[in-house]
Amino acid sequence: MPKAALRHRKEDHTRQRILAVAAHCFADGGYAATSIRDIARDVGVTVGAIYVHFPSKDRLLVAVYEMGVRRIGDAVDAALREPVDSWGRLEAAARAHLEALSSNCGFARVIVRVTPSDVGDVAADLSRLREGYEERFRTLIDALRLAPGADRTLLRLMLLGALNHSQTWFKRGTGRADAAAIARQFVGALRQGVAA
Amino acid sequence: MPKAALRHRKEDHTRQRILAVAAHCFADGGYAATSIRDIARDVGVTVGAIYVHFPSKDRLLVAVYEMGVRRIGDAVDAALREPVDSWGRLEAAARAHLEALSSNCGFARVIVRVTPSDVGDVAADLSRLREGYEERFRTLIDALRLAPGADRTLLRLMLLGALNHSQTWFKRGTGRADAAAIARQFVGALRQGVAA
DNA sequence: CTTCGTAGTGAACGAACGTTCATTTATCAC
DNA sequence: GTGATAAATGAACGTTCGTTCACTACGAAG
Repeated sequence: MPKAALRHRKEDHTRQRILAVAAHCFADGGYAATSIRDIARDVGVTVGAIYVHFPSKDRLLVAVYEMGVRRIGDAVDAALREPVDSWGRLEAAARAHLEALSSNCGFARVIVRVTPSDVGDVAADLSRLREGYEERFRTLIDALRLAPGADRTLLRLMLLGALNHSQTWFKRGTGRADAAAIARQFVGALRQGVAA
Repeated sequence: MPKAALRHRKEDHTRQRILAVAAHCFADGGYAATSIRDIARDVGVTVGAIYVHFPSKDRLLVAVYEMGVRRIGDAVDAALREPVDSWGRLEAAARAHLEALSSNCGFARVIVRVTPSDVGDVAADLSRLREGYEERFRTLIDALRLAPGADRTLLRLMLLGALNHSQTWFKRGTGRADAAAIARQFVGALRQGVAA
């Protein structure tokens, strides 16, 4: 192991802990309602330690956002490695998206909960990160064969809205259907409809 | 006109202005990021004037929420007076819901933007109000004839999620489809699917 | 052993927060 | 007019906010 890495192991550990706790707090309470002191208390350090690793609350949010889009993006990409047809791929992406949102870790939830407009200064960074992730769904939907008159953009916005809204009502493992079943219902409804 | 009403005309006017401005601020910036001073400044009064009409920020939010669910509920009820078939009624409700969300007034937007969990103390009041409104969609979906295996609860959550998410991307009168077209696409997709 | 760089501390800064209150202003009843 | 009632003011309260900084602790380099 390189000596420089050994030296900075503790630093990295604390930095990762701050990111994880911040993600959890921002996802649960929102950006404005979460204070730097809340995060420091949960991590088990003082407020000054936060500012050793991040220059401001804004930038901490951006760092959390970056990790969030990377994690949920990786999860979706992994789910897309199973080679299935285009509708199956969309369903697999929806399932991975739902599973990431319902995980205990807050990284993915932050992306849904915190709106870019919540921050003001770094809103553009957040929008760019979010769009970079959602681009995957644009590609997936472009690959579908649709009936004439169907709007692909509206279809993507509809599916993402439905998936993200699940954060409001979805409780992991509490009776109701799991992520795979929900993804199957949602994509199935969009594909063939639910009318008798 | 009764004398008591005449006496209190100005009071009511200020109270209504506070409610409207608070709705706008809460909908645009969220609950935590909006301060009493922000609202007072936009109304054109001092902070003390807010507390003449509302005992706390929590209760002001509840009052805004109540007016919000009443307005969007009335809009949906009005749209349902046109007697059409059950799918047409669902589409009419979706259209009215979208139109209310895209209006300049913030009353309807608050219901989507502010989560009951944002407040802590009066969260139960907010949940009750929101559910009272969304009950309409439960009834509408119960009236549909669905294919076997379709989950009505998931269908409602899917549609409401897609509709509410429109607040993120819908810009009134800026090129993209209007509320009626979006409602037609959304409900049409759920009914018959979009696959070729 | 000494030196150096940095993670982390703890106290403090000014500003903004929700809320209160004595006081002033305006309106209606008599 | 006079008194009563309530809207509205403006200043203040204690607290919490994001941020800063002089300082300590400690592992790596020479």
